[in-house]
Order: sequence, then structure tokens, then C-alpha cells
Amino acid sequence: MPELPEVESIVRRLRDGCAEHPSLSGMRFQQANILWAGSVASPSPEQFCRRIIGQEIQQISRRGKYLLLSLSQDTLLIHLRMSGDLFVLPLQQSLPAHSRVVFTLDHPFNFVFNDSRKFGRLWLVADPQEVLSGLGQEPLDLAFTADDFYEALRGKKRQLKPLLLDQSFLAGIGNIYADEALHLAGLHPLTPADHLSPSQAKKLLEAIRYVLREGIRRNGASIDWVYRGGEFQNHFRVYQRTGEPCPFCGSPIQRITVGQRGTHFCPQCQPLPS
DNA sequence: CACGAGACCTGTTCGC
DNA sequence: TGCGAACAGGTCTCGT
Repeated sequence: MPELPEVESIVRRLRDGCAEHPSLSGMRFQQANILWAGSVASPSPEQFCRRIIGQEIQQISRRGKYLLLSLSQDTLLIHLRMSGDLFVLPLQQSLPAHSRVVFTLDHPFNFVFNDSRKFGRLWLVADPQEVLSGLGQEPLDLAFTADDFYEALRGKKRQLKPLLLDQSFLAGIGNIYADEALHLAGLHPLTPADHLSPSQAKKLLEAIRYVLREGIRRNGASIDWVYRGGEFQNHFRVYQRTGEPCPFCGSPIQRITVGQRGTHFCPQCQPLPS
């Protein structure tokens, strides 16, 4: 599921609270219950449970698709991968199916990591850089300029779609927002990165930022049974719209496979350069 | 370095 | 209705 806008929406909900629960800021972990050991990447399940007890949640933030809880001593990092989600539930409420790690807080709520496919991971580390060091630029960071982006693209021969999904290049873009951004920029997913002109690079960066911000504004996208709350799925222009008309020109949206990922584009608006 | 295939998992939807 | 195949928001590893 979650790409940058979905993770950002979850961060804001946990940090600011919502109708269902208060902010987690200032709460303390009393206990961790690991129901699926594979969900904890580091340290060992025993050490994870022992170390987190008593630590206070001081900051809640995001880097790429990682959610960060800065605690008194350590940082708890969470990556939701395909099907992960986070719930804050009243103590008396029964746990939903596929709950993998359950935290007891010093308030009458459980903090639940839920993940049907078991791809998601948690880390409890002294220094978040242990986990985050390989990540590339944050696309919404305005210190990252169109010139920087052009320079980065110029050095790559890779196709745009796989490059945008490479987290060491840009951090946070996934399959939905890659397809949406390329469509908005009028670029074919198979275009070699070093083929772009400076103005095309600028247009692509602006398109990436536009769709990410649009996703955040709509609280992310909710597809199928995974992740509820967002509504950006009602505004997809190409993603999972195979055969439907392009909102710009009316041509049927095509689906191809690129790097083993479903890829949606408009053959009219996004021609493959010769 | 770049790419493709396979692995990790479970659940839903589609086609016959 | 039943059943297998295809597909799903991600990332890692290995072989070429």
C-alpha cells in the first residue's frame, strides 16, 4: 500500500490525533507484544520488547516511506511495505485480523501494527541512520531543485519508471505516484533518464510534487481492503484505469509491465521518444 | 552498473 | 459453485 502520501497521512494522524484517538505524542510504551516475530527486523524480539518499555514518544515524523517515532532513548522505525497499517484502538476493542505487533501505552489505547502480507518491518535503533542511510532525496524538499534533479537524471541511463521507484534515487515514490507523475509530465515510462531536457526534468519534478501533494491533501489512496481513510483513489488519472479514457485526450489507457510492476500510461500523451 | 527473475506472504478478483 | 491463475501500494538477493 503505502507510498509517501499514505505514510504522511498516517504520521499526521498519529501526531495530531483525530476523532477516534488523541495524539501519541508524550505517551509511553508500557509493553510490546510481538505476535509475528518476522515483523521485527532489529533487534531480536526479546531485546525489542525489553528496550522499548518506558520510552516516551517525543517526535513522530517520516522519511521516504518510513515512519519514525523518536523515543526517549531510541528511534522506532516502521515500514509498511505492501499491506501494513497502524491503528490506535481503545483497550477494550478486540484486535483486528492480521495484527502483528501490539504496543500497550500509558493511556487506555493499544498501538497496533497490522499487516496481512507480513512484508512490513519494525526497527528499534539508537541511530535512525542505521536504517535510513541508503535513501535518496526527499522529493518535497524544496532545497532539492530542478537543476539538481536534471543533473541526477543526466547521469542515469535507466528507464524513468524503474528509476522513480528506486528509493536510493528519490525516497517515497511508489507504483501509483510514479505512473501518475509520468502521465502528468507527458513522459513515457520507458524513456531513458538521460534523454530528458532540462525543461522536461523540471516538468517531471513539478509533476511528482503535484501528485504527492494532491495525495496528501486527500489523505492518501485507499485500494481494496488495505488502508482506509484516503480518497485519492477517486482521482487517479491512469493508475488501474486500463482501457478507460485518458482525462486529457480520451485515448484508452494502456497497461504494460515494467520491472515486473504494472505500469499505466496514455500512449497519446506519453509517446515513446525514438 | 543495469536488468530480470525469484523470494517473501496473504487476500481478492478474474476467467473458465 | 468451484478452482486455479493473475494480481496487489514494496524491497531484497542472486544470477547474467
